[in-house]
Amino acid sequence: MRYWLMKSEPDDVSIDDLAKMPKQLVAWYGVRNYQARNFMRDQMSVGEGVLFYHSGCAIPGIAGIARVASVAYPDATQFNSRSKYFDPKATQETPRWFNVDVQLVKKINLIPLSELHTHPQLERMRILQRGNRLSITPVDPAEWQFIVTQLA
DNA sequence: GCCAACGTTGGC
DNA sequence: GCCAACGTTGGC
Repeated sequence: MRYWLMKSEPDDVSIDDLAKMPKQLVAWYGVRNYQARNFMRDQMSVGEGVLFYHSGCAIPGIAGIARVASVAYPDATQFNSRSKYFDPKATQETPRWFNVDVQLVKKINLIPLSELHTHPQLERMRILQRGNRLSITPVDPAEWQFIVTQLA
């Protein structure tokens, strides 16, 4: 059982958008970084825990708890020439980008990034290291436990 | 809007 | 395979 933190820009898909989706489920499309892709494609299993993180907004932070709801499959946007995620080098036969589905478990009161920084238990989190830009990162089980039971 | 950090591209 | 140039991310 692994745990993950996945960033989304709320202007694109917010926690409230997710709550309104059918089955409260969304395809995690648009990842165009190989490391993040590999996490989804090679390591994620259905049922694993996800911290749904809001980035690129006024108050970045953890906005909800979710779960991995599918194994990885080809990201449909890579084939769509009108999508900003279109990749001319990808083909149906050899897709380059993959995504899983993510399903809401529960919305929580936002845990701002500024608060995460105050907890020594979390000081090693990938998201808190300077220069971190990866949109999907593994979360240590102890960190997950602390966040879900003490902060959420 | 700024800027540091980092990933990708492409010429050589 | 190196590395400069460029593009993107994301907090502030």
